[in-house]
Amino acid sequence: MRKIRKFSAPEPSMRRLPAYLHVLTRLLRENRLYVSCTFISNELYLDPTQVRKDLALTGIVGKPRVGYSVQELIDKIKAFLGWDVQRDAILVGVGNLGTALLGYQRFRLYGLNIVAAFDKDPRRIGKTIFGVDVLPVEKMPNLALRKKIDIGIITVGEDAAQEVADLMVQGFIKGIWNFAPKALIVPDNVIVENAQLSVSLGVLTSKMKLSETEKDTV
Amino acid sequence: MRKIRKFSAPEPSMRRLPAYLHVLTRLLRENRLYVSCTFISNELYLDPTQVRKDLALTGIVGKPRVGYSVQELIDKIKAFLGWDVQRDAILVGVGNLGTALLGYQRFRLYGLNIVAAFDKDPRRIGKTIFGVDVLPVEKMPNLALRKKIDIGIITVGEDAAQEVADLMVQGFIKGIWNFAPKALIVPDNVIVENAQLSVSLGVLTSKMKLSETEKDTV
DNA sequence: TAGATTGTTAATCGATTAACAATC
DNA sequence: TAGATTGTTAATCGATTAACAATC
Repeated sequence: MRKIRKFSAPEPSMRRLPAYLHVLTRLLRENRLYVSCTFISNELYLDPTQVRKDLALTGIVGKPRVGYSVQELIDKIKAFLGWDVQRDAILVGVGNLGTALLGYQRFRLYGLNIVAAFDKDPRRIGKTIFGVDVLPVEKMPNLALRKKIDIGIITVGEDAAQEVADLMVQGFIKGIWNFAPKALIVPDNVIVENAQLSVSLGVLTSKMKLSETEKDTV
Repeated sequence: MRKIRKFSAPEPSMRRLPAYLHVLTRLLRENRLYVSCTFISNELYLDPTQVRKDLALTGIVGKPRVGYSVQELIDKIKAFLGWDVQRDAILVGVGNLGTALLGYQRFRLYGLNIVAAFDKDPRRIGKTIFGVDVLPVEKMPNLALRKKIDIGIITVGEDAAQEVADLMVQGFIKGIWNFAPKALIVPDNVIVENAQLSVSLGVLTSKMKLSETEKDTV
């Protein structure tokens, strides 16, 4: 009987994989050939079994008593995360955040290649930011289609976000990375990942609040 | 018997609360007085019971057949997230991302007030960015202490991140918002929230990869 | 060989979802 | 009152953690 391939993975696992990659990249620089999951779990304060299960998702096979090949593990994690291929992306909304993302060199490591930026503000259109041209947003769907763009990054305000998402869907974009504080409505075949700064800040400040309340009542 | 106060809350719930706030703010603009959790769950494609449980965390009490007061719910969610008080913050690392965060107006809505920025690069020190002065990083612990800074934002590279975190701990900062791709080591009483862009991008690209693999084999 | 480490199955824990009584 | 909605308890689901056999 053929083994059924899994088409999903636990999202918590997905979110831990980039951290493993940081540790492994350091070990590679230090010329280490093998690593155990105990080592990784100590570095990141995680349960070793959890690390082992996460790594297993990538299809890596380790050697008992030795561990996993550092280089192979890096390759497998990158492949699992989809960072082994280059993906062309466009960005809409060249405000502060959008500009910062255009200049974020690290994206190259993840295969993300922003080929064009868009805005509706005439003062921004025509500029070139970190080597990326800013075009009028109406031109986006056509360019996305023509250049077979995979990923659309939304860094506009909440009012324009749905509109922009609709244009991205028109341009047959497959994945949307949404920084706008808005729940987007898109067809089933389009993948949306929300990256609102407020979510992360809210976790920090609510934990701070809870710990303060605790202290007050002890 | 006195009711035991809970000092923690499910993190998934914390992460959903900001989205409720977006919906509620819109309803407030439209002058709606009451909202049911069915309404919210439809807007955000969530289970209504889940919404009800999340809202209950904030201590809100609803009226059967009517729902929750929009204004009261906004206030309660903000209080739960710790967004009802202003918190002073400092930011270390005035690169692209750091600069973008300094200019992000929306933080005011969350009570975050960045009062100073720091860098080790002499070319950046002395500048004023979006009204915030950039100072040499050595001055940070002292200023943090003197001004009773609550939150430290780390937007330096991975190599400097731990060093910066140590300085923040010296300055008695209570919460660290870490954008650097590095697992920080801090004392128990300091809260760290990681906000690496790579985590969110990894979720997007691995889901895209999985859906592509699926299509290939169907 | 002995023992460290992987791989996997079982147990536990916590979050989500379902069911339903209470309420206005 | 009837019925929509809240609040809460119970059932389910999925992720984490524990236990242990397999392996080099």
